[in-house]
Amino acid sequence: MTSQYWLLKTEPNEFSIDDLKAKGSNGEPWDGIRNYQARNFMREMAMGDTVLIYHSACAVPAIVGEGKIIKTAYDDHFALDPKSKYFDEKSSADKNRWSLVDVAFVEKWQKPVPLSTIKTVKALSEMKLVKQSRLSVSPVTADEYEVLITLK
DNA sequence: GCCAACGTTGGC
DNA sequence: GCCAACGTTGGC
Repeated sequence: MTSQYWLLKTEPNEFSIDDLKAKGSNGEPWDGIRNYQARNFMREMAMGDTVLIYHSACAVPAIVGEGKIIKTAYDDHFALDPKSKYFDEKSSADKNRWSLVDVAFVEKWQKPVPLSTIKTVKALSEMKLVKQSRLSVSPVTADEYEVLITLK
């Protein structure tokens, strides 16, 4: 199967694309996903899939660059750690509700593509980012990806 | 900081 | 299984 495309939201105050870059080839576990739809998309991700990194809850919400999947879905150990802010009392070692994938930095776009621009492009009007604004992990079609990289 | 959208929880 | 109450996300 050919590589797929996804969009991952992150708040730059918490973890920005520069933070991802600083992690280098080891990448970073994409933690804190506590939404079933988002989790299910993470479980579909394959090695080498491209992820678009999106900065949300900031001055200019925008797609700011690209990463890739370097480890497919595995149990989210943060859900089992009472000291973690992502602790989930309803998860246990043999019944963990949540998953993580590891993401590594690929490229920071020279020009971010703001949500305000995306909203004006007809070919991007069906993006989950636009239609389901609160979803933090979502699929991007190959066609949408091709359009997006012309805007960067 | 406001508020719309919407996912989750829990009583019944 | 319905639905009200509540909490969170995230654009503006």
